[in-house]
Amino acid sequence: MNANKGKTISDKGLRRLPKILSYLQELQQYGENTVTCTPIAENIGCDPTQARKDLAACGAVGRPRTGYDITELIALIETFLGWNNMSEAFLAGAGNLGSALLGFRNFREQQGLDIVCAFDNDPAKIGTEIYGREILPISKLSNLARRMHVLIGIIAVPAESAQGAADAMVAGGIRAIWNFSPKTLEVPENTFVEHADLSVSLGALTAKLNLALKKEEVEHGR
Amino acid sequence: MNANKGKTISDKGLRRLPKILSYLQELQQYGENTVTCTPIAENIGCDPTQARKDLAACGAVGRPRTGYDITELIALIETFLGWNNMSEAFLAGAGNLGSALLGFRNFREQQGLDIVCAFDNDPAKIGTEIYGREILPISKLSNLARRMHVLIGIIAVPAESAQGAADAMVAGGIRAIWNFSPKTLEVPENTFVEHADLSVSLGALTAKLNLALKKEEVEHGR
DNA sequence: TAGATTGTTAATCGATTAACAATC
DNA sequence: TAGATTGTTAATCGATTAACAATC
Repeated sequence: MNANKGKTISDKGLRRLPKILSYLQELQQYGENTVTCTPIAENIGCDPTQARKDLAACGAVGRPRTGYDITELIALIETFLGWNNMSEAFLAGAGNLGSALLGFRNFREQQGLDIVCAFDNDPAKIGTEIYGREILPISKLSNLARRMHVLIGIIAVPAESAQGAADAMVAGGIRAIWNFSPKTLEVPENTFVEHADLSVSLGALTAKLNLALKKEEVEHGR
Repeated sequence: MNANKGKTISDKGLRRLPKILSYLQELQQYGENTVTCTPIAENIGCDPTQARKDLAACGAVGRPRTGYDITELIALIETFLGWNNMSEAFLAGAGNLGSALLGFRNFREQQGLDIVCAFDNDPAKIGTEIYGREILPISKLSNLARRMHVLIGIIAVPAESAQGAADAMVAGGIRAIWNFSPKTLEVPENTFVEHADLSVSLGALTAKLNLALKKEEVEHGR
């Protein structure tokens, strides 16, 4: 019944799957039907064995000499990620980033994520519409989430409001929070938080550049 | 001369630093002067020894019983991340996300990142202004980057244009690319790429939620 | 002085990679 | 059949955690 009994995947492995998926979709557009682990691994930058294990965790079964069926693989990964059936999500914070998130049609089409309501505390924003969604006061978030059985919340408010927004989401029964604020959130054990703070990602990049430039400065001249 | 000779830090450690920094700034706002590793580790969700090593990599020196001086720590981390002096960056792609990035004042103030030019291929956008920056054609990116000695590039174009934008950046001498497209980029060895594709982050979240919901379904009756 | 916390070395743990038999 | 690639077990590697002496 369960195709991938016993197979596990690490958090890092989980993050390879969307990249693999993106590559598979590209291959499919070029008319390819099957793929082996080597080109996948090359494209996403990992070891072929690694890719094979990630695919196995999704329940994929390949054939020696031939590899994997691309269409099947895409379906398996999408199912594993929960992207093949639509999930409704609430958004807290309708600033720059929040508005941009509301504007993405991709989330609906690719990841099956439908941002159905947006919330903000700014009276100037409440009642206005952004990309067709009316902005509601955050005080209404909990009740609405519970009534609509929404399980995914997106936090795009400033640091000082982030924990409050998270509390409202948890109170409303939301179980997964995509956190774009720099604040580390405190949530109950059964709630997942993905900290997508852009400054974390930028910091990793600028630190590497910074270290490399300093090293080069020392090597060449001076 | 070099305070942290011999100390190294992993990529994961690098990503803890911005979170630690954010926590330290919060503490500073509350008027705290010193901090030990335990509350830092608790806040960002790691082991205290881990936090201590991360701080050591930045050149921090603490005092037994007292901990670390917060102001000093903030300065050290900012220096390590390269956030204490302004860096100029180019942006490719002025769509939803690109526009939002242009609108953040935070990048300038907090991370010292100044997006000085934005580029796009859409004739309807070229020549218009977004948050005070004129949109230029991508064909001009390379030459301008070289002339202005810009080292950081941000890619917020669709997947199919991402590699082209990266090539233009590399040709212009850009050494660090913050890639928001789903495409895995091919760049020379001396160029850093930070793949900040939102779908990777979302996938990790939805997969966990998905697995947990399935597990609960099995456990509690059905 | 006593005790908490740093700094660092050693032990553990988990993820990545290598090896290899199974198989199409 | 021969050979490439899967699937899986074993070895390696690196990061995390534990232990403990140094010190303020």
